[in-house]
Amino acid sequence: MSELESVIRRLEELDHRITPSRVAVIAAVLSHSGHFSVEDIIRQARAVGRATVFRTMRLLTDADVVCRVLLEDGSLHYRVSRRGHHHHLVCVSCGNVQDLDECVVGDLVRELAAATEYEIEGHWLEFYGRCSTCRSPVAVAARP
Amino acid sequence: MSELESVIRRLEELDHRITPSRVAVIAAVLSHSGHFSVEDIIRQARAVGRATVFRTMRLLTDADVVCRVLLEDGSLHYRVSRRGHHHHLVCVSCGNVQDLDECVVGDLVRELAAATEYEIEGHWLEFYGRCSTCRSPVAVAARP
DNA sequence: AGTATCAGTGAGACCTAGTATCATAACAAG
DNA sequence: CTTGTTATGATACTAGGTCTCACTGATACT
Ligand SMILES: [Mn+2]
Ligand SMILES: [Mn+2]
Ligand SMILES: [Zn+2]
Ligand SMILES: [Zn+2]
Repeated sequence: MSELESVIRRLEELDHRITPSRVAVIAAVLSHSGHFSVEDIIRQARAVGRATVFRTMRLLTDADVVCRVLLEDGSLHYRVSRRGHHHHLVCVSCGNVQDLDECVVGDLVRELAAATEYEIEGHWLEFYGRCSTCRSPVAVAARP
Repeated sequence: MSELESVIRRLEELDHRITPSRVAVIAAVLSHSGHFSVEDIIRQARAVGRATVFRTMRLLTDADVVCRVLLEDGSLHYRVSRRGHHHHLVCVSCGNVQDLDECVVGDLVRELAAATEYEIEGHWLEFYGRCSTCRSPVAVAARP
């Protein structure tokens, strides 16, 4: 079963209809190995209406097919999610995104809940830095 | 020395000019005990131009007079910062914001840097939950 | 297969949260 | 008080996204 088929099944399980527009958006999304913006998808799936692309991105986010990546400049990108809840380490120089193996604040959430009497329901966490390639002066000089 | 005067001194130290517009924005900012949006300040400081309010908010952020709070719906708010780098716990029900005592991911940042060979330069972290007041059914029923 | 139902679509208006431009004003150093 | 530079604000513009609503078509049911 292709990745496309498996995303389609996921949506069917959640009682969403499978339409040509949705299939086109999903195919565009799956064509990316790194992160991408909604505008990228709009450009790739020209026949699909702007509103429908946004609606489908929300659907895919809710279905955990993609995860959202907040870039340091505040812009929101997406990437295909091949695991559950996790966080990102974004290289501010080349844009490369590293998925962190697991949620690194799980313990903290429990401690905080105890200390503050809040019931903690969610969190946003992103790390920004420079990858080893981008830190190497040679690589920096050679960058396009 | 009033809080207003002390913010003015801070800007002077950083070689920024003190103008009536800036004073008006600072006064509006300091009138808030919780978090507020830029639109709130624009409404309060009617005589000040829209662009100037945004410019001044950036100035105040850079000067650590305010800190930015990312709400769960993605909207950006501000609040007066009375300490250095820290994070927030936002009640998604009443909007109350709790400042966390210190940066809770300092150790994590060092571990991650070692594990990934990234040089980590920054991070975004916000927690969302429900405060004890909002979790109490009585309080919920009584809320306006 | 035919049909009914309601979820989904897309053109385009609209909106929010800002940024860019640039002629004009005014702060603060000397 | 002059001067050089910084700041201002009207206004136009933009990015990113939502709303509306008549229409379409996917799916379930017969
Ligand atoms: Mn991810
Ligand atoms: Mn704070
Ligand atoms: Zn890099
Ligand atoms: Zn609360």
